Amino acid sequence: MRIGELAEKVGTSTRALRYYESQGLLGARRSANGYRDYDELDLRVAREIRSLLDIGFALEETRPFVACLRAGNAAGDACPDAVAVYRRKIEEIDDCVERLHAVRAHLETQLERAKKHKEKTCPRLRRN
Amino acid sequence: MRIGELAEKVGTSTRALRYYESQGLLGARRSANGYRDYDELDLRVAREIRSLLDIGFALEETRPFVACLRAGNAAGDACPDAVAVYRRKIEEIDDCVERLHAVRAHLETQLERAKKHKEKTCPRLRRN
DNA sequence: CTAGACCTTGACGCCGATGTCAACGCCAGG
DNA sequence: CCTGGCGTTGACATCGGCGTCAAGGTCTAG
Repeated sequence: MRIGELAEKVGTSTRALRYYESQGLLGARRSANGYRDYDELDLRVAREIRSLLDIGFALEETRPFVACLRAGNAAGDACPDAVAVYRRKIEEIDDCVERLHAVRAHLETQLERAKKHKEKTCPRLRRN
Repeated sequence: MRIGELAEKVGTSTRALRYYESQGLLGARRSANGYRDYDELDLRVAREIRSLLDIGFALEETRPFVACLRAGNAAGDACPDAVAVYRRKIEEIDDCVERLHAVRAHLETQLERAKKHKEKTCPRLRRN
């Protein structure tokens, strides 16, 4: 299938697909006329990339998943490298949530203060 | 005081301070030689900006706080506009945390799956 | 006088994942 | 043949918050 069709099936733009290719994530055979020609595996790869990106992964982080699919596995997360990325991501999320909670708590505090001293008092925050 | 001193006191760079000025957040009187000359209020404003940025606010979002200080208030969050930003931010944080939790849960699921079917099975995610 | 530490404005670089436009080739239908 | 809808590569634009370099002016100490 050609790039337009793939884009539609995957739910993204042709520009994005070409970008993935430029980053070495999506290979492409060429038809006689020079058009990119994708097969079912490419479709699965593209979908894997999109779903990971949608979740919040960086393009780079999808690489192990792509490699895993290309290696013949039925799922992109069937390989240890990919699983490792899952774990890293979970840690990142935990850290992020922790910081957000801290900030949230801080903001609540500020809200309280702002209410009480309806006009004055000069606090000061900080983090990071 | 001059920009270098202010930067040091606030804990940021002169570049950043000039940037805030370019965005209309930090006014500046000029000495005879053309150097920027800051007073105590500017110091407080700059600190307010920095602390909000450190917490995760966008520069634009600090505007109400700056205006509040400039209006003569002892605290940047003494005005309703600023407080509103606090509230918005808290909501944003809640949304963010919620999504992160969802993703986290999803990732845990994938991890389980990946363990069980040590090699095959093709799932598919999605969000956003 | 000169070095050097400060200041000035202006402008380009960065990061990530595309959007968008340009200028062109390929191919099918009327 | 021509139009229009696909494809191609290339390259610049976007967003935020600066970093960093360039090319100069200012002021102070030695």
